[in-house]
Amino acid sequence: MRIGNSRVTATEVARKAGVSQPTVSLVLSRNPKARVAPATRARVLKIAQELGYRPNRLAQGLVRRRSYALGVIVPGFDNPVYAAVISGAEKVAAQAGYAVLLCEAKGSEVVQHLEALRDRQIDGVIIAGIAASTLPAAALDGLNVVLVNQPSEKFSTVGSDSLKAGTIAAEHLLSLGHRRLAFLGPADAIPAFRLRERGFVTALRGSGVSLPSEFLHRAAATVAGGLAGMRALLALSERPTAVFCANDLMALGAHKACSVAGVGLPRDLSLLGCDDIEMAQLVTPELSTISLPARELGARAVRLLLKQIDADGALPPASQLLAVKLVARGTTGQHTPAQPS
Amino acid sequence: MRIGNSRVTATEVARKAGVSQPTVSLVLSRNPKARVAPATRARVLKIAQELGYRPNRLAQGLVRRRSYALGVIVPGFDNPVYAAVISGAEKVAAQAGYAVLLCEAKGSEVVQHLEALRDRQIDGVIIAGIAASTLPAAALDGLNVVLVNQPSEKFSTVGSDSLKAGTIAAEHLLSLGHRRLAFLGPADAIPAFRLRERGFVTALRGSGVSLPSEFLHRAAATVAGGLAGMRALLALSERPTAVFCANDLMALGAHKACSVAGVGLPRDLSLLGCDDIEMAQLVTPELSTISLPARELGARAVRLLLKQIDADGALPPASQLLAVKLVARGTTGQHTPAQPS
DNA sequence: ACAAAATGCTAATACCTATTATCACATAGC
DNA sequence: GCTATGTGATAATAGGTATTAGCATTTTGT
Repeated sequence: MRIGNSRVTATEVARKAGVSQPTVSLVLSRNPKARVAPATRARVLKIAQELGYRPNRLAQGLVRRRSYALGVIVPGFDNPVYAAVISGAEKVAAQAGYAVLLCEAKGSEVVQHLEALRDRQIDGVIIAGIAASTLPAAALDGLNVVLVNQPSEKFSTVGSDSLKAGTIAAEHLLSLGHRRLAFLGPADAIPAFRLRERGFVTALRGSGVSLPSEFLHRAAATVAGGLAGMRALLALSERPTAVFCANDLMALGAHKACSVAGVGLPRDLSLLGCDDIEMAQLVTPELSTISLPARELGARAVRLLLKQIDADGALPPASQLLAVKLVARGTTGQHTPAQPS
Repeated sequence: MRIGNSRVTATEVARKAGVSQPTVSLVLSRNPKARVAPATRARVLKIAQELGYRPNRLAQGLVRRRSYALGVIVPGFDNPVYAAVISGAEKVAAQAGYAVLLCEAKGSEVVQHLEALRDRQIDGVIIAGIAASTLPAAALDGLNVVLVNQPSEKFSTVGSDSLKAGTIAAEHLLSLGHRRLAFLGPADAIPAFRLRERGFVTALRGSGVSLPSEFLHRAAATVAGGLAGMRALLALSERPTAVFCANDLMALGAHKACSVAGVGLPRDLSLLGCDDIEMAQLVTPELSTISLPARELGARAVRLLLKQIDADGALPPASQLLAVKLVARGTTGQHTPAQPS
């Protein structure tokens, strides 16, 4: 029973049910310490049902000092990993009656978006792909925050084991006999990527393999960046025999660069990505990569955030680290020293 | 000057400035017919600035009967096209001070999400990838709505010219000499896809080329669906020489199926997609497709929606149709009748 | 039958801002 | 000096809900 945007209010329900507005509120809020006669309750519920009454969440938020809304901030949707995180987050949030306010922001825009979210009395915020350490402390002050895929002392985090991913990458390539390994990483200091890099480099060192500076190439964390990066690596007088990319987008760009340059994967070069996005299986040969549960990250981030909200921010920061796993497909293979032809 | 989540209110600003709360509101709302002495205005602005006062948007929304928030509903994030639409929408919305409430929903979930958005006093909603005609009329009643990529008499729409896309596809493939053409489309009645199909089929008929029923294959509008669909087409005793897919995801799946089956693109088969997602350029050979301005669709949808909101829903439904264009890459080529070997 | 306790509802109020009507005061007009 | 006009602020209120305190009524205990 709705005309245009105007909605039935609790007062109207009250009038038709012959009770007062607070009674309607008491009936519907199911407050255990509120005593309402069963007959009254039934009558109110019936009328509310008939009129299609639904509480105005703005009014509710105002008095409860809760908006039942979460902010989700990501640097961009071009990366399917963020799309998956958002998807997982939205699903859990919706089930819990929370709305997701989506923000796409990089650099200093993030601060403005956070302020805008505050204006909306947001209950908490999930930040993925943006280093919290680059934000002014005040920007997150007093906010319920869960960071995705970046370690933090100050905030709760949900992440995949990026360090381990780097280690796994190194071990995989080393075990295939490669000794001339390169890393293709982003220019920005995105925490997850830096950890993958560190894990990779550390594992190499541990095996006595050095990573010369020309084998550590930085570019944008995109397909284009991977393409340019691989092109640069291929231009070296002494090419690497294996390349680990900070993420799958870069790896796919690199894959393309190889294809264009006529470099055979994995015969001439082994290529390894990280993320396991759907597209990894579409190129030929299929991209070897390290899989991480992106949707699950989003889902868990929301669950953790809701827990914090319910505890009124009185909880110490918690952290969850999910396992990653190697998915060896077609772009990594045994290193076969060039035969003198 | 914020402690935890508690914020400075207009009343506090008023007290420190020695005025009443309404005065603060008048100063900040910049209402032209409100007369405030310059000195008072300056003082209030200064104090507000010092205290970092920002209006509570829930309270604002309650009294203004506006939430300054838009809903965006898409069937999933797995399709980069929706990601682009959302991205464009979010950007324009944010610039206008509107928040984007994101919902991922299919089928009957959509109705529930719409109700939840109403509870939040949403000012308008953008729906992409979901046929409005499948929704109960009441679900959208009295709501400001802009549909993306589906024609409608009742609601405003912003779309790419899907019918034309189908036509272009047919013309391109016909001009390459193909006469045995197939269409790979989704099982669901997603409007844009159906139009592409209709444009394609109509153009074929117009050229006197028939499309036998086994050349019209339906599957899920995903990579997996495209893969399965192409596999089925390849299993036919008489294969098509060219296949047009309803979207790029299906086309990429089909591409993969060809690669697996050893079918050479475009030598043995021409393959054409639609959308021009980034990944189209990553496979080898690169996917020929029909490009559409997905980000722009999202951006325009929001602009149109904001216009409607400002007009208080008193505007007749408007429609915008953006041009699409063929991007011939590597998967479409001249049909060369098989040589007797 | 009367005090005590429990029950069932409402009055009052808060949440925070926007807006209309109104009031006090100053200025102008003659 | 008195009315008419304008100015600049505030009082009152709305917007829709939640919540506490309190009131009226019934039930219980003896």
